[in-house]
Amino acid sequence: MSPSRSLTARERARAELTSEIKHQARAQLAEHGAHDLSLRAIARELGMASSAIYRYFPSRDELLTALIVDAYNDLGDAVDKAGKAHRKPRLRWRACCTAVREWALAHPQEYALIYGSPVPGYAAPQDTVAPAARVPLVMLDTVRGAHEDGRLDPAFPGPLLSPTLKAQADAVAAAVETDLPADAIARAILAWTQLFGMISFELFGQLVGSVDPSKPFFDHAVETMAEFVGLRA
Amino acid sequence: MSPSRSLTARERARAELTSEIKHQARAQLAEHGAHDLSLRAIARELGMASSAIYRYFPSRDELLTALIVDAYNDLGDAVDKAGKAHRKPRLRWRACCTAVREWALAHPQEYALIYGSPVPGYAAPQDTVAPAARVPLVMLDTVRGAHEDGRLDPAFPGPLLSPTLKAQADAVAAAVETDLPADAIARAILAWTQLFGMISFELFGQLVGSVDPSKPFFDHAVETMAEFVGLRA
DNA sequence: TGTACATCAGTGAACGCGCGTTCACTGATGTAC
DNA sequence: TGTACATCAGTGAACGCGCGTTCACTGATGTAC
Repeated sequence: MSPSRSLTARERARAELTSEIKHQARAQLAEHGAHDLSLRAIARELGMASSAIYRYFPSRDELLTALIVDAYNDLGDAVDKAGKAHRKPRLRWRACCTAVREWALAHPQEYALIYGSPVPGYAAPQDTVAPAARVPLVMLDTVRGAHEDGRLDPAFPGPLLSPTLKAQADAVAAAVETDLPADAIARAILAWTQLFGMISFELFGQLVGSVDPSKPFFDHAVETMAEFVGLRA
Repeated sequence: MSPSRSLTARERARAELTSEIKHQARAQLAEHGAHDLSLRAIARELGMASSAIYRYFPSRDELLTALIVDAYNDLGDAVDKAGKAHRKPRLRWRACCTAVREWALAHPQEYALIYGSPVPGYAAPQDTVAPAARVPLVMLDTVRGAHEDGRLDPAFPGPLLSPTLKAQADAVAAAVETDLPADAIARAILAWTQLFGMISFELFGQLVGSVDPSKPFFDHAVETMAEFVGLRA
């Protein structure tokens, strides 16, 4: 199994069909939601026996896990790309937040799969942890950039951190190897929950009848959170 | 059907069994989640024929709707009660936010039912709109109280509202018959999405590994949003 | 290069299960005279 | 107060459906000599 060896026909076929299965699964997801994801339906759509799926995924849960990991990574890629397009922290922040929302609107069921209510009876395995961390990491990294330029300047002092929260924020800082102060970490986490709260509310229909369409509110909130976090224009 | 007429035995039995069905349904919800809610399982648990449920709810969807309305109202009651216990805006705000979180932690599946990903194939009917609005109304009312006392004092100016957002905020103000300025409305909506974003993240497992346990962060965010909205201590 | 064997992909039938909903029915409760 | 009729609650069988997973199998692809 030397890494440079070219793939056999069998390996190529396998990779291709694996991704076709996932592709069909995503299509089903888009139409019926995660709970109704059916191996038989996927097989039917692919014109193969339902038992054949088991050559590729040992169970429905494993397929779900793969879809979850893919979704996190797809979103992560989109946000990475958006972030890399800008150097100035405020612009980067804006681009990242917008990228999250746009990805969510373009992939509502995949968004629901990863940020909606957990599928009951399904426990997300360890494999999802790292991909799930990608978006908050990019956001934190944006804040770190501003901090390193000495331009991090929160709009108002805000309450002191409790000892527990400070310890948690310090632990996060240590984990991502930055010297961001705990207060900045806490602000970033708050903005992170704000961002996804807003998007979930939009997607799940809670904003109908108040801020609907939601883009103006979204944009406003993104700017507000940027100021709050300290990314001045 | 004069309102003062006392109920017949039949009517009493009907009301009782209706609520027993919902009670059992909630128990099922707590164990398996909304999608796995099964009329047959409920009937089984109640020791009756599955077809008997149809004397009480014309379909599974109608039962789901009833549960959704009940959940919104149960949460609404909890938040109302918490809010009424305090006169000072900051304390009221804190009590309401905390009440939402505590209700959510105590009823995770009911929370997921109303704030999680929508059940696919199920369209929430009009009946859910008013109950769903109760929590944001209490939050807005708290802000209004502070404003009427002349004590509304946001921690920082924040970006100007775009014309569309201003119009939406004004429409909300008109709908709830208050003279709160559009800026205050927008801040309250932002805090509202923040509150539920945070709680959803906690419940759905996104905070594991960063701010976990989440209460210190939650409390901190509540105070921060209070300052942001303008409810100074 | 050719052959023998091992590995893997895909099949189709089967197991065992649960679901929502309908329907004709029995028997109990309520209502009008 | 008693009786005849209408209303309603609850039953149990049936319809028609889909699901995840297993298993023994055939036939194709890959590997070692």
